[in-house]
Amino acid sequence: MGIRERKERERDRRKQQITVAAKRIFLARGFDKATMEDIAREAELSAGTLYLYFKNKHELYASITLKVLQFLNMRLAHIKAERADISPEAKLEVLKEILLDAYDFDVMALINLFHLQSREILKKLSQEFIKEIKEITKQITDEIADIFEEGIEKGVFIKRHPAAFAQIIISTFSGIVLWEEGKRSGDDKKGYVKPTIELVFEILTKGMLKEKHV
Amino acid sequence: MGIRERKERERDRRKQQITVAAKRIFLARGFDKATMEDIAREAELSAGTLYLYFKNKHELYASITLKVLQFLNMRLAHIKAERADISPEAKLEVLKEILLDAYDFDVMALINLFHLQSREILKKLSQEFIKEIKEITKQITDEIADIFEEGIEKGVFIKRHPAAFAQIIISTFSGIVLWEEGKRSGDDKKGYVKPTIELVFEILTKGMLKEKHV
Amino acid sequence: MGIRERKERERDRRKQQITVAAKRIFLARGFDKATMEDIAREAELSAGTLYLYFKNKHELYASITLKVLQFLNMRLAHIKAERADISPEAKLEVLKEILLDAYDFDVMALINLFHLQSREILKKLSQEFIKEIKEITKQITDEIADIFEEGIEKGVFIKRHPAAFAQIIISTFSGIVLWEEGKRSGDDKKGYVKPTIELVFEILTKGMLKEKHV
Amino acid sequence: MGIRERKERERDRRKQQITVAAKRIFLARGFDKATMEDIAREAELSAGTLYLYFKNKHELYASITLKVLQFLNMRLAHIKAERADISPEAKLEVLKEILLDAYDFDVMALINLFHLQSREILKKLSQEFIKEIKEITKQITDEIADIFEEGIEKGVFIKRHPAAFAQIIISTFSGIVLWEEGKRSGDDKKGYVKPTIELVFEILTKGMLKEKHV
DNA sequence: CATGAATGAGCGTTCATTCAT
DNA sequence: CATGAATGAACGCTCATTCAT
Repeated sequence: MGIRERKERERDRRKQQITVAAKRIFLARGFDKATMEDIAREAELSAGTLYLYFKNKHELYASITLKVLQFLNMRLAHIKAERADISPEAKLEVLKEILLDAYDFDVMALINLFHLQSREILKKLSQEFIKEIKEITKQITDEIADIFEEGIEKGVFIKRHPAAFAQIIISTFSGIVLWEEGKRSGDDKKGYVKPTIELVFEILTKGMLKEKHV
Repeated sequence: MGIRERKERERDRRKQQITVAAKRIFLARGFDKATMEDIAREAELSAGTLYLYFKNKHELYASITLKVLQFLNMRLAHIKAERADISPEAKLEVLKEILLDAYDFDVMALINLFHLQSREILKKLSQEFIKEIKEITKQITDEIADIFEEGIEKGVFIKRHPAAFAQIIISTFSGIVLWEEGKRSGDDKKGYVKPTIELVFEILTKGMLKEKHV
Repeated sequence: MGIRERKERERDRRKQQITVAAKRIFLARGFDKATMEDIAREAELSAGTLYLYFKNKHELYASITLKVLQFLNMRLAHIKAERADISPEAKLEVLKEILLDAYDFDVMALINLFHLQSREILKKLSQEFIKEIKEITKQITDEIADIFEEGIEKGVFIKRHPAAFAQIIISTFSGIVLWEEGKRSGDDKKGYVKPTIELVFEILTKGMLKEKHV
Repeated sequence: MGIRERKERERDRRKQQITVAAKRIFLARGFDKATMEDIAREAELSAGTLYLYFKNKHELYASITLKVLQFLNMRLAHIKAERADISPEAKLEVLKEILLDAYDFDVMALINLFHLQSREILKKLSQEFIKEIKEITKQITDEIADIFEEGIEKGVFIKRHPAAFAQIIISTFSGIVLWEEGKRSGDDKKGYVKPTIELVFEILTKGMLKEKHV
């Protein structure tokens, strides 16, 4: 391994360390109330150091969200590639699992997928970042929409705009997570979210099926 | 009209004027990024003047949310009182209408029903305010849960915890509104939200019904 | 009584009403923390009205102090005129009584005789006011100094600069009042100040007497 | 010298620099009129920097006063420990010297020993601070009272409450300092205060002695 | 004359960001 | 590369003062 690579890897480890700390702090306090000092302390670094790895607070924040988006995108691409043959209903079941995995993977980022849409925040990000986020968001929603498109074509789901179905899945999921996070605090959160999500998916799936499939 | 009444009315008009401006600014920028200066400018007043009508930024914000809560509560109480005889499915339809009306009435406040749960924000509000908000929130969720309880008892809806249904309705609705508001900007928003909400309710209702009712 | 006089008298009553309220508020909160609104409320008037009678907050404050100074001056002039014949020691006794009366008359003003010396505050007062305050302050200290001068001449008091004696009396008195006001609160104040003042005067008088007079 | 020690020392120097500037500004303008900006400018720093060293304006102010209290306490403890054998009169003489030293050490803080009693100000200080100030204040007054108690027991001073004597010493001293500071400005102050204090102590001492000791 | 709504200047405080070491 | 001291811009809020009614 060349010196250059080792440096690169070292740098990634540091970014990781910061990211992990930032997630905890952002989740606990929200974007505005989380200070760079807080995050630095959590990462056992100094505030100034954060700026060696991230352009500014917004970019640190966005990079975290980007990770979940990449995670989601990767998993969805995987269904398409490896499990193209399973039924649309089964795909929906897998989608639920993926979202719950994403929830375990990074609650905060999921919650704040919304915020990232805000023009105010986007303005402070570098161009590449914005482009990347937009692209990956599009891929994800397309991927989900594809599931429904297939289901509609096969006569399994009721005939509606596939993009609308995708949107409902995403925003419903986010809504419940956000609501639960707002209500509860501490460690008992996850226990409550999962059953609710299970219920919602059960209901949504049933509601989306054509009569004869119910 | 006595001089006292006129004064009172004049004062209400000012509060209204500030409220309207605040809603616009809070919606556009979010609570933290909206400055009192911004709001004052929008209301064509000076920042100091806002404090003649609202104790502080948080109370201004909360008062806006309180209005929607009151609106929702009033409408829901109305169903119970005047339309107790209609079927649970029909009540769900009415609930949808009420939520869409609330959405027209005040988008921002709906979006931020979440935030108001946060202890941080509640701490800065006056005691009466907190009490009123908590009470009214409880009434609303209870009212919605009642619809489902009745539906379950009558064997119309599948047997799940009524409170969970209520939660799903509220958080799903909020999730979609929040998501849409985040994505779009300006005036074309409402056109998109309504059809999506219609669709969600259609799906949710169907998914909640017992087999024989579908 | 002409209309003009009646108006004049009416005006004086209003000033009196404001002065009384202001004294209470200034005493309770101190100059900076007392707001014009507070004073107005206490006087059962509106804040704006205060400005019809006093140029600004500082002048209202100064006018109160001036009253005590006038009171002190009047009483001291009285000793000189009517009781020129009593011994210097007796005059000291009378001086003590006068100061205690002034204390009853207006605690706050006495406490703040100091503040009025501050160039910062003087800058905000009108010229006439400043002149009047300076003159009357000089008269008072001269009057007190005279008592000691006489005492020294008659061989009753030890031979020191009469002005220094005067200064000691005034600042000692103020020091004790200020200290006590700082320490206690509410209504039990006066009970403590008087015995302490009595003791101080007893000690000071004894300490000032020439050996053979002790 | 380790790097840690150097840092610590550097930090202390900065605090010192701020303290010195703050003393000047507080003395010139009083607590309320002195702005953090003023103090920062005097210390050739930015306002924000002050908050790296002191929690807030009140704590900066209190820390200054605390220093004098500690100085006084230390010196008084010294008399008790090392010079327990000298006569009460001699102790009074030493007390005078100590107070004059404290005056040289920090005029402003002495003047404002009063303010620190105010509940309003105390409320804004951290708990440890309050406790420390209260304790040290108590120690000082007790120490002074002890001198008088001894003097009374030995039949040197007239029989009065020792605490009252202590109070008189402290408030008289403060009264004179405050009065003089109010009257004069700039650099000629100290020249006037000292002779007056000398005189007051001379008079007080004589006035406190029992007949036969005079 | 009296009001009180409105102003606007000013203050204490926070915190993202920079930069000398 | 890492630090953390320092900055300075910004914000919420208060209140003396003004002025139209």
